[in-house]
Amino acid sequence: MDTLFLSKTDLFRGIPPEDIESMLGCLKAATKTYQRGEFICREGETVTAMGMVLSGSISIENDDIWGNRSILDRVSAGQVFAENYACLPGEKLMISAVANETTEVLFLSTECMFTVCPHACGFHNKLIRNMLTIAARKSLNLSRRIMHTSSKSIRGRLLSYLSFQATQHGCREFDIPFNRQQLADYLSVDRSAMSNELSKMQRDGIVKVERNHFVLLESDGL
Amino acid sequence: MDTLFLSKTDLFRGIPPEDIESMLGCLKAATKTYQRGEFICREGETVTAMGMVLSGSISIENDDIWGNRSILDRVSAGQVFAENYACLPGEKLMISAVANETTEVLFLSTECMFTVCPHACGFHNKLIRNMLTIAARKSLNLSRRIMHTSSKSIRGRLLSYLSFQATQHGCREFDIPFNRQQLADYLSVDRSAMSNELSKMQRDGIVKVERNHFVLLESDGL
DNA sequence: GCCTCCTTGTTGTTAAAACAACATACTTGT
DNA sequence: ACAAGTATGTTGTTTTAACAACAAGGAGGC
Repeated sequence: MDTLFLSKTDLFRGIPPEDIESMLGCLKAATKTYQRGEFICREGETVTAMGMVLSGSISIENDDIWGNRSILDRVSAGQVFAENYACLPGEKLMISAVANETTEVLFLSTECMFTVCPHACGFHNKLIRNMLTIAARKSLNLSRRIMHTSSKSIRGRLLSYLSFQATQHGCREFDIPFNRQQLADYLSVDRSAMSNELSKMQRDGIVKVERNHFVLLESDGL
Repeated sequence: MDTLFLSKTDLFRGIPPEDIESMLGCLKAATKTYQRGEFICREGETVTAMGMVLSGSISIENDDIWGNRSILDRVSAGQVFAENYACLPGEKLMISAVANETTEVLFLSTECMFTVCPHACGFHNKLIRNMLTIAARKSLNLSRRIMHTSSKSIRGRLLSYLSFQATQHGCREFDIPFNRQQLADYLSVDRSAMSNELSKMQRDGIVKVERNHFVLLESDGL
Protein backbone atom coordinates (compact mmCIF):
# COMPACT_ATOMS: atom_id res chain seq x y z
CA MET A 1 0.00 0.00 0.00
CA ASP A 2 1.30 3.40 -1.01
CA THR A 3 1.05 5.16 2.32
CA LEU A 4 2.97 8.14 0.99
CA PHE A 5 0.19 8.73 -1.50
CA LEU A 6 -2.42 8.28 1.21
CA SER A 7 -0.72 10.80 3.46
CA LYS A 8 -1.40 13.44 0.81
CA THR A 9 -5.12 12.74 0.57
CA ASP A 10 -7.72 14.81 2.39
CA LEU A 11 -8.65 11.84 4.54
CA PHE A 12 -5.16 11.00 5.82
CA ARG A 13 -3.71 14.52 5.65
CA GLY A 14 -1.45 15.24 8.61
CA ILE A 15 -0.84 11.59 9.43
CA PRO A 16 2.69 10.22 8.82
CA PRO A 17 2.88 7.30 6.36
CA GLU A 18 4.16 4.91 9.01
CA ASP A 19 1.14 5.62 11.20
CA ILE A 20 -1.21 5.20 8.26
CA GLU A 21 0.18 1.72 7.78
CA SER A 22 -0.98 0.66 11.25
CA MET A 23 -4.32 2.44 10.89
CA LEU A 24 -5.22 0.55 7.76
CA GLY A 25 -5.45 -2.60 9.80
CA CYS A 26 -7.85 -0.95 12.24
CA LEU A 27 -9.97 0.23 9.33
CA LYS A 28 -10.19 -3.22 7.74
CA ALA A 29 -8.68 -1.81 4.59
CA ALA A 30 -9.25 -3.80 1.41
CA THR A 31 -8.57 -2.91 -2.18
CA LYS A 32 -10.29 -4.02 -5.35
CA THR A 33 -9.72 -3.19 -8.99
CA TYR A 34 -12.56 -2.41 -11.39
CA GLN A 35 -12.64 -2.22 -15.17
CA ARG A 36 -14.23 0.58 -17.18
CA GLY A 37 -18.01 0.40 -16.89
CA GLU A 38 -17.97 -1.93 -13.92
CA PHE A 39 -20.16 -0.99 -10.96
CA ILE A 40 -18.52 -0.43 -7.57
CA CYS A 41 -21.92 -0.19 -5.94
CA ARG A 42 -25.48 0.07 -7.20
CA GLU A 43 -28.58 2.03 -6.34
CA GLY A 44 -30.69 0.21 -3.76
CA GLU A 45 -27.78 -1.60 -2.14
CA THR A 46 -26.42 -0.85 1.31
CA VAL A 47 -22.77 -0.43 2.19
CA THR A 48 -20.75 -0.63 5.39
CA ALA A 49 -17.49 0.77 4.08
CA MET A 50 -16.57 4.01 2.41
CA GLY A 51 -14.42 4.00 -0.72
CA MET A 52 -11.33 5.88 -1.74
CA VAL A 53 -10.15 5.98 -5.34
CA LEU A 54 -6.44 5.05 -5.43
CA SER A 55 -6.02 5.28 -9.19
CA GLY A 56 -8.33 5.91 -12.12
CA SER A 57 -11.69 7.59 -11.57
CA ILE A 58 -15.34 6.79 -11.05
CA SER A 59 -18.66 8.46 -11.72
CA ILE A 60 -21.50 8.84 -9.27
CA GLU A 61 -24.66 8.35 -11.28
CA ASN A 62 -28.37 8.52 -10.73
CA ASP A 63 -31.02 6.93 -12.92
CA ASP A 64 -34.42 8.57 -12.77
CA ILE A 65 -37.69 6.67 -12.98
CA TRP A 66 -37.58 6.73 -16.78
CA GLY A 67 -34.06 5.36 -16.87
CA ASN A 68 -32.39 8.62 -17.83
CA ARG A 69 -28.89 8.53 -16.43
CA SER A 70 -27.40 11.67 -14.94
CA ILE A 71 -23.92 12.09 -13.59
CA LEU A 72 -23.85 13.75 -10.19
CA ASP A 73 -20.15 13.69 -9.50
CA ARG A 74 -16.78 12.43 -10.61
CA VAL A 75 -14.39 11.03 -8.04
CA SER A 76 -10.70 10.93 -8.90
CA ALA A 77 -7.60 9.57 -7.17
CA GLY A 78 -7.31 10.45 -3.49
CA GLN A 79 -10.98 11.31 -3.07
CA VAL A 80 -13.54 9.36 -1.09
CA PHE A 81 -17.10 8.39 -1.94
CA ALA A 82 -20.11 6.69 -0.33
CA GLU A 83 -18.92 8.00 3.03
CA ASN A 84 -22.37 9.28 3.91
CA TYR A 85 -23.95 5.90 3.35
CA ALA A 86 -21.15 4.20 5.26
CA CYS A 87 -22.00 6.47 8.20
CA LEU A 88 -25.67 5.50 8.03
CA PRO A 89 -25.80 1.70 8.25
CA GLY A 90 -28.75 0.25 6.37
CA GLU A 91 -29.38 3.35 4.28
CA LYS A 92 -30.11 2.37 0.69
CA LEU A 93 -27.99 4.02 -1.98
CA MET A 94 -29.80 6.56 -4.15
CA ILE A 95 -26.90 6.47 -6.57
CA SER A 96 -24.55 4.07 -8.27
CA ALA A 97 -20.78 4.29 -8.57
CA VAL A 98 -19.24 3.11 -11.84
CA ALA A 99 -15.62 3.02 -13.00
CA ASN A 100 -14.71 5.39 -15.83
CA GLU A 101 -11.54 3.47 -16.53
CA THR A 102 -9.43 0.82 -14.83
CA THR A 103 -9.73 1.95 -11.23
CA GLU A 104 -8.36 0.75 -7.94
CA VAL A 105 -10.56 1.37 -4.91
CA LEU A 106 -9.65 1.21 -1.23
CA PHE A 107 -12.49 0.30 1.11
CA LEU A 108 -12.41 1.50 4.70
CA SER A 109 -14.80 0.48 7.45
CA THR A 110 -16.35 3.53 9.11
CA GLU A 111 -17.49 1.39 12.03
CA CYS A 112 -13.88 0.99 13.11
CA MET A 113 -13.24 4.65 12.63
CA PHE A 114 -15.76 5.54 15.32
CA THR A 115 -14.80 3.07 17.98
CA VAL A 116 -11.80 3.70 20.17
CA CYS A 117 -8.76 2.16 18.60
CA PRO A 118 -7.44 -0.81 20.62
CA HIS A 119 -3.94 -0.14 19.29
CA ALA A 120 -1.97 3.01 19.90
CA CYS A 121 -3.52 5.04 17.10
CA GLY A 122 -2.38 8.48 18.10
CA PHE A 123 -3.72 9.88 14.89
CA HIS A 124 -7.17 8.39 15.15
CA ASN A 125 -8.59 11.74 16.16
CA LYS A 126 -6.89 13.41 13.24
CA LEU A 127 -8.55 10.94 10.91
CA ILE A 128 -11.99 11.64 12.34
CA ARG A 129 -11.39 15.35 12.10
CA ASN A 130 -10.38 14.98 8.46
CA MET A 131 -13.51 12.97 7.87
CA LEU A 132 -15.70 15.74 9.26
CA THR A 133 -13.85 18.32 7.22
CA ILE A 134 -14.47 16.33 4.05
CA ALA A 135 -18.14 15.86 4.93
CA ALA A 136 -18.54 19.57 5.69
CA ARG A 137 -16.87 20.58 2.43
CA LYS A 138 -19.05 18.24 0.41
CA SER A 139 -22.16 19.50 2.14
CA LEU A 140 -21.32 23.08 1.30
CA ASN A 141 -20.76 22.10 -2.33
CA LEU A 142 -24.21 20.55 -2.43
CA SER A 143 -25.78 23.60 -0.80
CA ARG A 144 -24.05 25.81 -3.30
CA ARG A 145 -25.38 23.86 -6.24
CA ILE A 146 -28.88 24.11 -4.81
CA MET A 147 -28.47 27.87 -4.53
CA HIS A 148 -27.16 28.18 -8.07
CA THR A 149 -30.10 26.24 -9.44
CA SER A 150 -32.78 27.94 -7.38
CA SER A 151 -33.30 30.79 -9.84
CA LYS A 152 -35.97 30.02 -12.41
CA SER A 153 -34.15 31.70 -15.30
CA ILE A 154 -31.00 30.54 -17.06
CA ARG A 155 -29.51 34.00 -16.71
CA GLY A 156 -30.15 33.99 -12.98
CA ARG A 157 -28.43 30.64 -12.59
CA LEU A 158 -25.46 31.73 -14.64
CA LEU A 159 -25.08 34.96 -12.69
CA SER A 160 -25.34 33.11 -9.41
CA TYR A 161 -22.67 30.67 -10.50
CA LEU A 162 -20.39 33.20 -12.15
CA SER A 163 -20.53 35.74 -9.34
CA PHE A 164 -19.66 32.99 -6.90
CA GLN A 165 -16.70 32.01 -9.05
CA ALA A 166 -15.60 35.63 -9.11
CA THR A 167 -15.66 35.89 -5.32
CA GLN A 168 -13.85 32.56 -5.03
CA HIS A 169 -11.06 33.74 -7.31
CA GLY A 170 -11.10 37.18 -5.71
CA CYS A 171 -11.17 38.56 -9.22
CA ARG A 172 -13.75 39.37 -11.88
CA GLU A 173 -11.66 37.48 -14.42
CA PHE A 174 -11.33 33.72 -14.06
CA ASP A 175 -11.51 30.29 -15.66
CA ILE A 176 -14.22 27.79 -14.84
CA PRO A 177 -13.58 24.05 -14.51
CA PHE A 178 -16.51 23.04 -16.73
CA ASN A 179 -17.10 22.89 -20.44
CA ARG A 180 -20.48 24.05 -21.72
CA GLN A 181 -22.23 20.72 -21.43
CA GLN A 182 -20.93 20.15 -17.92
CA LEU A 183 -21.95 23.63 -16.83
CA ALA A 184 -25.40 23.10 -18.32
CA ASP A 185 -25.71 19.80 -16.44
CA TYR A 186 -24.53 21.42 -13.22
CA LEU A 187 -27.13 24.17 -13.58
CA SER A 188 -29.79 21.75 -14.85
CA VAL A 189 -30.45 23.66 -18.08
CA ASP A 190 -30.23 22.90 -21.79
CA ARG A 191 -26.76 23.45 -23.23
CA SER A 192 -27.81 25.33 -26.36
CA ALA A 193 -30.23 27.51 -24.44
CA MET A 194 -27.44 28.33 -22.01
CA SER A 195 -25.01 29.07 -24.81
CA ASN A 196 -27.60 31.38 -26.28
CA GLU A 197 -28.14 33.13 -22.96
CA LEU A 198 -24.39 33.62 -22.53
CA SER A 199 -24.33 35.34 -25.92
CA LYS A 200 -27.19 37.61 -24.90
CA MET A 201 -25.44 38.46 -21.65
CA GLN A 202 -22.36 39.32 -23.63
CA ARG A 203 -24.39 41.59 -25.91
CA ASP A 204 -25.93 43.19 -22.82
CA GLY A 205 -22.43 43.98 -21.56
CA ILE A 206 -22.77 41.90 -18.41
CA VAL A 207 -20.02 39.45 -19.13
CA LYS A 208 -17.18 38.72 -21.50
CA VAL A 209 -16.84 35.06 -22.46
CA GLU A 210 -14.31 33.02 -24.35
CA ARG A 211 -14.56 29.31 -23.84
CA ASN A 212 -13.68 28.62 -20.21
CA HIS A 213 -12.50 32.16 -19.56
CA PHE A 214 -14.96 34.64 -18.10
CA VAL A 215 -14.84 38.32 -17.21
CA LEU A 216 -17.68 39.79 -15.17
CA LEU A 217 -18.13 43.44 -16.19
CA GLU A 218 -18.89 45.99 -13.50
CA SER A 219 -22.49 46.69 -14.48
CA ASP A 220 -23.87 46.69 -10.96
CA GLY A 221 -22.74 46.28 -7.40
CA LEU A 222 -21.55 42.70 -7.34
CA MET B 1 -29.05 23.58 31.36
CA ASP B 2 -31.68 20.98 30.55
CA THR B 3 -29.43 17.98 29.98
CA LEU B 4 -32.43 15.65 29.88
CA PHE B 5 -33.66 17.52 26.81
CA LEU B 6 -30.19 17.44 25.30
CA SER B 7 -29.90 13.67 25.81
CA LYS B 8 -32.86 13.25 23.45
CA THR B 9 -31.35 15.30 20.63
CA ASP B 10 -29.56 13.71 17.68
CA LEU B 11 -26.28 15.25 18.77
CA PHE B 12 -26.26 13.95 22.36
CA ARG B 13 -28.28 10.79 21.75
CA GLY B 14 -26.94 7.88 23.77
CA ILE B 15 -25.14 10.04 26.29
CA PRO B 16 -26.51 10.11 29.87
CA PRO B 17 -27.56 13.58 31.10
CA GLU B 18 -24.93 13.60 33.85
CA ASP B 19 -22.18 13.03 31.29
CA ILE B 20 -23.59 15.74 29.04
CA GLU B 21 -23.23 18.16 31.93
CA SER B 22 -19.47 17.63 32.05
CA MET B 23 -19.12 17.66 28.27
CA LEU B 24 -20.72 21.07 27.97
CA GLY B 25 -17.72 22.55 29.72
CA CYS B 26 -15.35 20.90 27.23
CA LEU B 27 -17.42 22.26 24.37
CA LYS B 28 -17.38 25.82 25.70
CA ALA B 29 -21.16 25.79 25.73
CA ALA B 30 -22.83 29.19 25.75
CA THR B 31 -26.46 30.11 25.27
CA LYS B 32 -28.03 33.23 23.86
CA THR B 33 -31.61 34.26 23.30
CA TYR B 34 -32.80 35.94 20.12
CA GLN B 35 -36.03 37.77 19.34
CA ARG B 36 -38.14 37.24 16.24
CA GLY B 37 -36.35 38.60 13.19
CA GLU B 38 -33.00 38.87 14.90
CA PHE B 39 -30.01 37.42 13.05
CA ILE B 40 -28.01 34.63 14.70
CA CYS B 41 -25.39 34.87 11.97
CA ARG B 42 -25.16 36.62 8.64
CA GLU B 43 -23.97 35.79 5.16
CA GLY B 44 -20.29 36.65 4.74
CA GLU B 45 -19.38 36.14 8.39
CA THR B 46 -17.31 33.29 9.72
CA VAL B 47 -18.16 31.16 12.73
CA THR B 48 -16.18 28.94 15.09
CA ALA B 49 -19.06 27.32 16.90
CA MET B 50 -22.05 25.35 15.75
CA GLY B 51 -25.52 26.16 17.03
CA MET B 52 -28.30 24.10 18.51
CA VAL B 53 -31.81 25.43 18.86
CA LEU B 54 -32.99 24.84 22.45
CA SER B 55 -36.39 26.45 22.06
CA GLY B 56 -38.19 28.31 19.32
CA SER B 57 -37.04 27.98 15.72
CA ILE B 58 -34.87 29.65 13.12
CA SER B 59 -34.76 29.96 9.35
CA ILE B 60 -31.73 29.42 7.17
CA GLU B 61 -31.99 32.02 4.42
CA ASN B 62 -30.12 32.96 1.30
CA ASP B 63 -30.33 36.28 -0.49
CA ASP B 64 -29.47 36.19 -4.16
CA ILE B 65 -27.64 38.98 -5.98
CA TRP B 66 -30.90 40.86 -6.55
CA GLY B 67 -31.85 40.65 -2.88
CA ASN B 68 -34.53 38.01 -3.32
CA ARG B 69 -34.72 36.08 -0.10
CA SER B 70 -35.24 32.33 -0.20
CA ILE B 71 -35.62 30.04 2.77
CA LEU B 72 -33.43 26.97 2.54
CA ASP B 73 -34.27 25.30 5.80
CA ARG B 74 -36.05 25.60 9.10
CA VAL B 75 -34.31 24.48 12.26
CA SER B 76 -36.42 23.63 15.27
CA ALA B 77 -35.69 22.65 18.88
CA GLY B 78 -33.03 19.98 19.27
CA GLN B 79 -31.56 20.44 15.81
CA VAL B 80 -28.17 21.88 14.98
CA PHE B 81 -27.13 24.38 12.33
CA ALA B 82 -23.96 25.98 10.93
CA GLU B 83 -22.09 22.79 11.83
CA ASN B 84 -20.47 22.63 8.40
CA TYR B 85 -19.07 26.12 8.71
CA ALA B 86 -17.93 25.42 12.25
CA CYS B 87 -15.97 22.45 10.88
CA LEU B 88 -14.30 24.65 8.24
CA PRO B 89 -12.66 27.52 10.10
CA GLY B 90 -12.54 30.69 8.04
CA GLU B 91 -15.21 29.61 5.58
CA LYS B 92 -17.57 32.48 4.87
CA LEU B 93 -21.27 31.80 5.37
CA MET B 94 -23.34 31.63 2.18
CA ILE B 95 -26.47 31.83 4.27
CA SER B 96 -27.93 33.74 7.19
CA ALA B 97 -29.73 32.34 10.21
CA VAL B 98 -32.64 34.35 11.58
CA ALA B 99 -34.99 33.69 14.50
CA ASN B 100 -38.62 32.97 13.58
CA GLU B 101 -39.74 33.67 17.13
CA THR B 102 -38.15 34.05 20.55
CA THR B 103 -35.43 31.45 20.31
CA GLU B 104 -32.74 30.17 22.63
CA VAL B 105 -29.57 28.94 20.94
CA LEU B 106 -26.78 26.84 22.41
CA PHE B 107 -23.35 27.38 20.86
CA LEU B 108 -20.82 24.57 20.92
CA SER B 109 -17.19 24.81 19.87
CA THR B 110 -16.33 22.18 17.29
CA GLU B 111 -12.62 22.73 17.92
CA CYS B 112 -12.97 21.14 21.34
CA MET B 113 -15.02 18.32 19.93
CA PHE B 114 -12.10 17.17 17.79
CA THR B 115 -9.32 17.35 20.32
CA VAL B 116 -8.89 14.61 22.88
CA CYS B 117 -10.80 15.53 25.96
CA PRO B 118 -8.55 16.29 28.94
CA HIS B 119 -11.30 15.20 31.32
CA ALA B 120 -12.77 11.75 31.50
CA CYS B 121 -15.22 12.17 28.65
CA GLY B 122 -16.08 8.58 28.06
CA PHE B 123 -18.76 9.62 25.65
CA HIS B 124 -16.62 11.90 23.55
CA ASN B 125 -16.50 9.31 20.78
CA LYS B 126 -20.23 8.89 20.89
CA LEU B 127 -20.61 12.62 20.37
CA ILE B 128 -18.33 12.61 17.34
CA ARG B 129 -20.15 9.65 15.89
CA ASN B 130 -23.47 11.43 16.34
CA MET B 131 -21.99 14.45 14.65
CA LEU B 132 -20.98 12.40 11.61
CA THR B 133 -24.39 10.77 11.50
CA ILE B 134 -26.06 14.17 11.48
CA ALA B 135 -23.72 15.43 8.76
CA ALA B 136 -24.31 12.32 6.65
CA ARG B 137 -28.07 12.57 7.02
CA LYS B 138 -28.05 16.25 6.03
CA SER B 139 -25.84 15.53 3.05
CA LEU B 140 -28.20 12.88 1.77
CA ASN B 141 -31.11 15.28 2.16
CA LEU B 142 -29.28 17.82 0.03
CA SER B 143 -28.40 15.21 -2.58
CA ARG B 144 -32.00 14.12 -2.68
CA ARG B 145 -33.24 17.62 -3.28
CA ILE B 146 -30.75 18.04 -6.12
CA MET B 147 -32.05 14.84 -7.69
CA HIS B 148 -35.67 15.92 -7.33
CA THR B 149 -34.96 19.23 -9.01
CA SER B 150 -32.75 17.87 -11.79
CA SER B 151 -35.66 17.13 -14.14
CA LYS B 152 -36.49 20.05 -16.41
CA SER B 153 -40.25 19.56 -16.23
CA ILE B 154 -42.56 20.14 -13.28
CA ARG B 155 -44.11 16.73 -13.79
CA GLY B 156 -40.71 15.09 -13.69
CA ARG B 157 -39.84 16.81 -10.45
CA LEU B 158 -43.15 15.88 -8.87
CA LEU B 159 -42.84 12.25 -9.91
CA SER B 160 -39.29 12.10 -8.61
CA TYR B 161 -40.38 13.53 -5.28
CA LEU B 162 -43.59 11.54 -4.98
CA SER B 163 -42.09 8.20 -5.95
CA PHE B 164 -39.38 8.74 -3.38
CA GLN B 165 -42.01 9.49 -0.76
CA ALA B 166 -43.82 6.30 -1.74
CA THR B 167 -40.68 4.19 -1.29
CA GLN B 168 -39.96 5.93 2.01
CA HIS B 169 -43.42 5.13 3.35
CA GLY B 170 -43.29 1.68 1.79
CA CYS B 171 -46.74 2.41 0.41
CA ARG B 172 -48.24 4.15 -2.62
CA GLU B 173 -50.55 6.10 -0.31
CA PHE B 174 -49.00 8.67 2.00
CA ASP B 175 -49.06 12.22 3.36
CA ILE B 176 -46.38 14.75 2.56
CA PRO B 177 -44.98 17.24 5.10
CA PHE B 178 -45.33 20.27 2.80
CA ASN B 179 -48.17 22.49 1.77
CA ARG B 180 -48.32 23.54 -1.87
CA GLN B 181 -46.15 26.63 -1.54
CA GLN B 182 -43.52 24.77 0.44
CA LEU B 183 -43.44 21.92 -2.06
CA ALA B 184 -43.14 24.40 -4.93
CA ASP B 185 -40.24 26.10 -3.15
CA TYR B 186 -38.58 22.76 -2.47
CA LEU B 187 -38.85 21.80 -6.14
CA SER B 188 -37.99 25.33 -7.33
CA VAL B 189 -41.14 25.76 -9.39
CA ASP B 190 -44.06 28.15 -9.45
CA ARG B 191 -46.85 27.16 -7.08
CA SER B 192 -49.77 27.72 -9.46
CA ALA B 193 -47.99 25.95 -12.31
CA MET B 194 -47.34 23.03 -9.99
CA SER B 195 -50.94 23.00 -8.82
CA ASN B 196 -51.98 22.93 -12.44
CA GLU B 197 -49.61 20.08 -13.24
CA LEU B 198 -50.93 18.08 -10.29
CA SER B 199 -54.43 18.45 -11.71
CA LYS B 200 -53.25 17.25 -15.11
CA MET B 201 -51.51 14.27 -13.55
CA GLN B 202 -54.71 13.45 -11.76
CA ARG B 203 -56.66 13.65 -15.02
CA ASP B 204 -54.03 11.40 -16.62
CA GLY B 205 -54.65 8.84 -13.91
CA ILE B 206 -51.11 8.96 -12.57
CA VAL B 207 -51.91 10.16 -9.11
CA LYS B 208 -54.78 10.86 -6.76
CA VAL B 209 -54.39 14.05 -4.73
CA GLU B 210 -56.26 15.65 -1.88
CA ARG B 211 -54.39 18.35 -0.06
CA ASN B 212 -51.42 16.67 1.66
CA HIS B 213 -52.63 13.17 0.90
CA PHE B 214 -51.30 11.43 -2.21
CA VAL B 215 -51.93 8.10 -3.89
CA LEU B 216 -49.63 6.98 -6.67
CA LEU B 217 -51.63 4.88 -9.12
CA GLU B 218 -50.01 1.80 -10.61
CA SER B 219 -49.66 3.10 -14.15
CA ASP B 220 -46.13 1.83 -14.70
CA GLY B 221 -43.47 -0.09 -12.87
CA LEU B 222 -42.54 2.26 -10.06
C1' DG C 1 -72.77 31.94 12.54
C1' DC C 2 -69.93 35.14 10.27
C1' DC C 3 -65.95 37.50 9.02
C1' DT C 4 -61.17 37.40 7.76
C1' DC C 5 -57.10 35.23 6.46
C1' DC C 6 -54.75 31.72 4.25
C1' DT C 7 -54.45 27.94 1.09
C1' DT C 8 -55.49 25.85 -3.12
C1' DG C 9 -57.17 25.36 -7.83
C1' DT C 10 -58.19 27.47 -12.35
C1' DT C 11 -57.61 30.19 -16.41
C1' DG C 12 -55.50 32.99 -19.99
C1' DT C 13 -51.48 35.48 -21.42
C1' DT C 14 -46.78 36.18 -21.85
C1' DA C 15 -42.14 35.05 -21.62
C1' DA C 16 -38.76 31.72 -21.66
C1' DA C 17 -36.66 27.50 -22.06
C1' DA C 18 -36.39 23.08 -24.38
C1' DC C 19 -35.60 20.92 -28.51
C1' DA C 20 -33.85 20.03 -33.10
C1' DA C 21 -30.93 20.99 -36.69
C1' DC C 22 -27.08 22.90 -38.47
C1' DA C 23 -22.57 25.67 -39.17
C1' DT C 24 -18.30 26.68 -37.41
C1' DA C 25 -14.48 26.14 -34.67
C1' DC C 26 -11.36 23.52 -32.03
C1' DT C 27 -8.80 18.82 -30.79
C1' DT C 28 -6.65 14.82 -31.47
C1' DG C 29 -4.48 11.23 -33.76
C1' DT C 30 -2.18 9.67 -37.81
C1' DA D 1 -1.53 18.57 -43.06
C1' DC D 2 -5.47 16.03 -42.99
C1' DA D 3 -9.44 13.64 -41.35
C1' DA D 4 -12.63 12.39 -37.74
C1' DG D 5 -14.65 13.48 -33.78
C1' DT D 6 -15.95 16.81 -30.27
C1' DA D 7 -17.32 21.27 -28.53
C1' DT D 8 -19.55 25.52 -29.21
C1' DG D 9 -22.55 28.98 -31.14
C1' DT D 10 -26.73 30.11 -33.84
C1' DT D 11 -31.35 29.94 -35.45
C1' DG D 12 -36.24 28.82 -35.74
C1' DT D 13 -40.06 26.14 -33.82
C1' DT D 14 -42.58 24.04 -30.26
C1' DT D 15 -43.49 23.20 -25.73
C1' DT D 16 -43.68 24.57 -21.17
C1' DA D 17 -43.45 27.14 -17.20
C1' DA D 18 -43.84 31.63 -15.13
C1' DC D 19 -46.83 35.16 -14.08
C1' DA D 20 -51.06 37.59 -12.87
C1' DA D 21 -55.57 37.57 -11.51
C1' DC D 22 -59.28 35.56 -9.57
C1' DA D 23 -62.63 32.06 -7.47
C1' DA D 24 -63.54 28.56 -4.23
C1' DG D 25 -62.64 26.23 -0.17
C1' DG D 26 -61.13 25.53 4.58
C1' DA D 27 -59.31 27.22 9.25
C1' DG D 28 -59.46 30.07 13.08
C1' DG D 29 -61.09 34.01 15.87
C1' DC D 30 -64.87 36.58 17.65
